[in-house]
Amino acid sequence: MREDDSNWFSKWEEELPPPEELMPLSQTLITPDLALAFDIRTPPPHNLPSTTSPQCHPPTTPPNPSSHLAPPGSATKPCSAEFADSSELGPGSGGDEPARTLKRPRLVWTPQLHKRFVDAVAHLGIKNAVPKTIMQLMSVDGLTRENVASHLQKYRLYLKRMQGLSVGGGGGGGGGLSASSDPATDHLFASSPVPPHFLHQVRPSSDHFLPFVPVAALQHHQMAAAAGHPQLQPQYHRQVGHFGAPQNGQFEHPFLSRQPPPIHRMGAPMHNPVQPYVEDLESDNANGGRKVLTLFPTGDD
DNA sequence: CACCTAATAT
DNA sequence: TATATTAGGT
Repeated sequence: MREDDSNWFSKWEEELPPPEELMPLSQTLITPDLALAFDIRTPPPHNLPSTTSPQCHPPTTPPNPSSHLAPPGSATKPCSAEFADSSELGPGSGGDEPARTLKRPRLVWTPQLHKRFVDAVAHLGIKNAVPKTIMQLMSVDGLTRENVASHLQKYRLYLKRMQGLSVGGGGGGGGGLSASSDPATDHLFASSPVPPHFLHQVRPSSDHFLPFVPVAALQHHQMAAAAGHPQLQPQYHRQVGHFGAPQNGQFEHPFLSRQPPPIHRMGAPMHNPVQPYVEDLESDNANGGRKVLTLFPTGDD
């Protein structure tokens, strides 16, 4: 038994940027309607689809924006939706159009963002790792269920592929381990450590070799303050920022902010402070003028 | 309705 | 290319 191999979650991003770090975001590039339009996502009313399994309490994500991390008298300005002026406006139109049918920019899955994704899936377990739950656990502002679903689909294919050539069977084998390379997917997915349980394959026939038990199996309910501040409901705001050109120097997070408080409730005795990520909007990418949405993590790993 | 897989569109 | 979107089934 090696206790060293299961430290894939050695430590989550644990860098609580002090309130001072929160920069006054300025969505000067984002029009008010646009910003509001982006917020259309299902507010997690702290309810989890526990299907029919009484498995304690699933990862409830108590939308508790009023984190104690934000002292009231602090100069911290929680990304308030402040609109400067709408210099830019939507497609053709006329100004304040119900941003209902507006399309969001493509989401860019950065390694960090993907890591969060993997961590969420790992901690949820394969069973509960469904788009909605993953999305809620990730607590990434701006992430939609479809974003996760789409990515999850690819990720599953990637896992399947890995198992395909990893599980050799016995004896001998060996051989080719550079066959399935989809440079496209590999590059991203390989950047993140894949939890061991993901690469397990069920062997109905012989082989009663019990794999490792996922740590996510143990869960004890730890309800956070449910009756906190009723006034604070969902997290209806997206922090968007725009940074010009990340020259060849280094990436400096122009805007860092966090939203929901960390949700602890993992099976492991260790604390896994889930850190919410922030998103960043990048315009004018090196693409043909494509606008993409980039989610920035609150730390580096 | 949410999910999954495959195929397709951008 | 990497995501988004759609279709069709569970």
